[in-house]
Amino acid sequence: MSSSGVDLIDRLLMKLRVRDDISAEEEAALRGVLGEVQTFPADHTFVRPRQHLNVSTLLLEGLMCRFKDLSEGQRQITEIHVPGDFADLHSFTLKYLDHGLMTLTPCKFAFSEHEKLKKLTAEYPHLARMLWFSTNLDAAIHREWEVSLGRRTALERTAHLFCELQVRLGTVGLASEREYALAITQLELAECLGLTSVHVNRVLKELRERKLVEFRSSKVQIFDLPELRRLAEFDPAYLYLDKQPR
Amino acid sequence: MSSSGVDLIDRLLMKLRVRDDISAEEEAALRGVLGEVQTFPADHTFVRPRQHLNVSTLLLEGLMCRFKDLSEGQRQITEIHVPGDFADLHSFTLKYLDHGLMTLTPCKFAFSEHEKLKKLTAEYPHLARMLWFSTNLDAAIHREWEVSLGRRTALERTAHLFCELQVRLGTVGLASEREYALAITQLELAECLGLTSVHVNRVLKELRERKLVEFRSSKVQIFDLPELRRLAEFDPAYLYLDKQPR
DNA sequence: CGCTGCTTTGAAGCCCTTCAAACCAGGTGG
DNA sequence: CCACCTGGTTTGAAGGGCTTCAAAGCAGCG
Repeated sequence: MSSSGVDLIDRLLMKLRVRDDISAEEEAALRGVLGEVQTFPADHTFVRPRQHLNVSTLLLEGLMCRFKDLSEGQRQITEIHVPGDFADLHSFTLKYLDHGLMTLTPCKFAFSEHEKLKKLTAEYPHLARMLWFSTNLDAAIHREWEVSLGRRTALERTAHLFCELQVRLGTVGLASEREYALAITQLELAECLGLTSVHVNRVLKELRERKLVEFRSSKVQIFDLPELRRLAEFDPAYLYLDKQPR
Repeated sequence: MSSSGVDLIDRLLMKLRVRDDISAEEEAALRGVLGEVQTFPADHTFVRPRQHLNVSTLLLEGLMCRFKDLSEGQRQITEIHVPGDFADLHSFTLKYLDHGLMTLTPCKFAFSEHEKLKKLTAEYPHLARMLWFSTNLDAAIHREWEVSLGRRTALERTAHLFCELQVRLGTVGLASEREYALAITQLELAECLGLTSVHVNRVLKELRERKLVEFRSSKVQIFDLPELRRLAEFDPAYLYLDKQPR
């Protein structure tokens, strides 16, 4: 147990147990594949595209993101990771990544060797399916972002992201219906949303003036969640929040 | 063997064997989970959002897509599936889908019961990882589409899609460096690209006039693949075309 | 041979970008 | 302890890429 009373894999377990039961034996087995806790500062790129990996990274504290860069210096963030996410579990089968992985805020994580994951998943097929599920959940998030980027206006898209993070952080106990911490810049937000930081700034102003949500001093304050969700056409179905035998 | 000389799972095996070796025993086991071949007409939605599934669909012939609709009738296609793709393998762990699945052209597929997949993956961990890999490949394609939708211009984005399909169809023997069949409408193309069909039409005109690629009468003809790839900043790394022990 | 769905083109407008500069807050050093 | 520096935020003005609206052209098929 850390001083905060939150154990190494507690948030991962919270995330998984929303979706299915995890036995005590499975929990112990999962714990067995995790290494020492490590700390990294903000804005630290620690996986570069094409870099071969033999470990996967469980995010314990802080925010990370996956991103891809284009030649003209443009960047698209393809997913934000919250505590409890296995940020690069997909590298277990991909062997290297087509994108980069960086910290957005100071982070703590625990690494898990692919060799141990190989044994774990062969021995515990149900855990294998749960981990598989969690990479499929990442893909579902990618799809929803495709919809946002392709079809939603800047205002709707921004609202949608705030809704998504409220749910995902809420699942691991890091958000209420009213607020959550989000220590990223407007530029980083723009890189998630396929916009310029200038326009994100204007959008944030409108969301604030409409009394829906305020993003200020590293915090998201939600004034009217139902209306925010309506604006964004936010339907949490893509986050698979129900318990199913998987 | 069908009359065309292509067996049920040949294209799936082609796809997988680009990325890793599949033993004869594994091949037989894989064959064992597939049901009868079925045929569907074009424009047939056969999985609706939230519909619970107990089978997954291996696409044998034709093109399918995953899509999400918004309330105002807007649609975003989030991935195009080509023969050899397990179009909704992710439903094996998700249990239902957050999106729809439809045929773009007349299709043949073989269903595979989740119960059988469960046994197969528990018994053959390497096959499990290969199937897991293939859902992670779908996620990689989603990410690349996020980059296109978020950061590439309409022209680059369209060029990029043509490049992607050339590689993916080429992998299963359905495209050369010069051309491939693509029997979809400009509206469907627009729904992939986050554009209007009107603008897609103008973009196609420019690509044609630049002597890069022509999309006409259900066929893509590539005049200058290197230049097309340069325009799109197409890097096939995200398609994981190299053989690795997975 | 005419219907239907798809493609093509034109004109006007808007959402978001680009460029530029001012503002602001937090941290550092004199 | 304030002046300065730096990175992030905010605002304005002009421009462009894509959309919207509208209509004509075209091809395949009953």
